[in-house]
Amino acid sequence: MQVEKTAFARKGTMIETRHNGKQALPEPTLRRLPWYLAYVKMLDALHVEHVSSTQIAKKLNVDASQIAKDLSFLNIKGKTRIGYEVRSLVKELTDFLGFKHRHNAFMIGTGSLGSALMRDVNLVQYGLNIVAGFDVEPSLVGTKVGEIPIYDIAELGERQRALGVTIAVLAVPVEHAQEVTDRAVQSGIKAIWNFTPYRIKVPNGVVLENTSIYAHLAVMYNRIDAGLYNTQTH
Amino acid sequence: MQVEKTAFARKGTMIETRHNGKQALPEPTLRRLPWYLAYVKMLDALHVEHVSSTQIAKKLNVDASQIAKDLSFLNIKGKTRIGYEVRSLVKELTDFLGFKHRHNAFMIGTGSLGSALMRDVNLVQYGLNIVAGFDVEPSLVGTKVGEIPIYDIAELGERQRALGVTIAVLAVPVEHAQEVTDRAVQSGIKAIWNFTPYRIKVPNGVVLENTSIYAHLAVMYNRIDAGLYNTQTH
DNA sequence: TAAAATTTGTGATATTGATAAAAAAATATT
DNA sequence: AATATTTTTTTATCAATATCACAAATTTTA
Repeated sequence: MQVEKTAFARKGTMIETRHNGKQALPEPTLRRLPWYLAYVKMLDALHVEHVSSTQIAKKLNVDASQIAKDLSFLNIKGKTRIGYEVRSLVKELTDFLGFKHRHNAFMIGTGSLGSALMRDVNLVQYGLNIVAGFDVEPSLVGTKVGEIPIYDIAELGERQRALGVTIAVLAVPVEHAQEVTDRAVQSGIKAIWNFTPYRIKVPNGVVLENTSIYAHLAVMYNRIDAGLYNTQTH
Repeated sequence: MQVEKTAFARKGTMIETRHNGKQALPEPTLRRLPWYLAYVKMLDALHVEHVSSTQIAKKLNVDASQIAKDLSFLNIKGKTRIGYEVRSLVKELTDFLGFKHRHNAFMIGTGSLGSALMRDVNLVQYGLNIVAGFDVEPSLVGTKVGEIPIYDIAELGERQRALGVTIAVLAVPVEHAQEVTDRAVQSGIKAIWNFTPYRIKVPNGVVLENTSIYAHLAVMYNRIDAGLYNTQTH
């Protein structure tokens, strides 16, 4: 008899279980999950009930077995000759990706990009709720972006304590990225979503996610120049 | 005597030269270059003249030999015991990454995220110049975001022909991503910067760069939940 | 002048993830 | 009930890239 086996164990080793019980899954897999979610959400809206990995594969340009593998990490099983149940796929993915939760966050740097992101209502749909902005510029402090108030960055610590926010979105000029980060961490921030092109350093225990959209621009320019097409990765 | 040897030829094979003469360099390398640029720009502003790969490594959390390797792809040579010349590093990187060029672009979808990006003045600093926006929403057509006019999406083709713009930034709702893409391609667009979480398909000959910021959110949530820290990749 | 220290440049190795192919399971059809 | 078909699941192979270790070069210092 076989003990419940972890799907797709590599090289004979079990995939390790992290200390909170969640499986450690490859980052490329994690990055693909939102694509699947976006697609099956669409199907759900069209009242489609089942979808196979081969169907998804055809639409999204991802290998079918890759999709099956990815989903098996979440213990999502499909039925032979039927495929996956769209409804539960939406639910499980949304759940796993953390999009149904509400994560409160601070926006640090409310200039061009920062205020732009504060105006993006989609973020809240994906679980990110920006509750306050911070800046050094006196002309901005005291104003609002939409409904969101902007405070002086000197108040970061006390606002953190008052609101219990642990996520910060960083959109300051490159030259201040590191110092502002240090201050944020000192103020109790536990996760930083970095939109600057600068590679900030954070102490152990703080989550850092870099999203430098300008780097993506560089990749695009390079492909255009090179006459390289369709070599999409991300 | 040795013939001029390409740096870091792998497995004995020369790195192939692309038809425009540029070297084919690994995508991870290309993605790291903007980090180096951001850092050395800062140094340049501080009038630092030389910087070694070990110094950069310490600041950016990237392996020193990785940096040396990356830079050698661009034929940037350092001096032993001195390092690289900051000034020329800035110049060469900016040049190579295409940031000094002006690339005109259309914004398709001027809702929350789209208009947000149109307001981001940094984009032009990185070579992207959004000259017009397009939307289906009648209340938006005819208005402006900053200085940039918004047209009806039906005009996409004629505007393309009139302005010769070949890059489109896509920020429409997921469910319209594919149809809008098809229309854009048909209108003569040659490169698409996709901000939707949907994995659109483009015909061969069209460059596609996906930047789904929401996917990054998912990665961040996952790390927070898992108690995994500092496993930054991008 | 010579040795030491530091840094670049380069090759080898190991790891990781994608791809392709094969097997197994479950359902529908005859 | 048996067979065929579709789909998931598994295994094996391959390619890409990061990591590690070392050699060559050059400046600094004794």
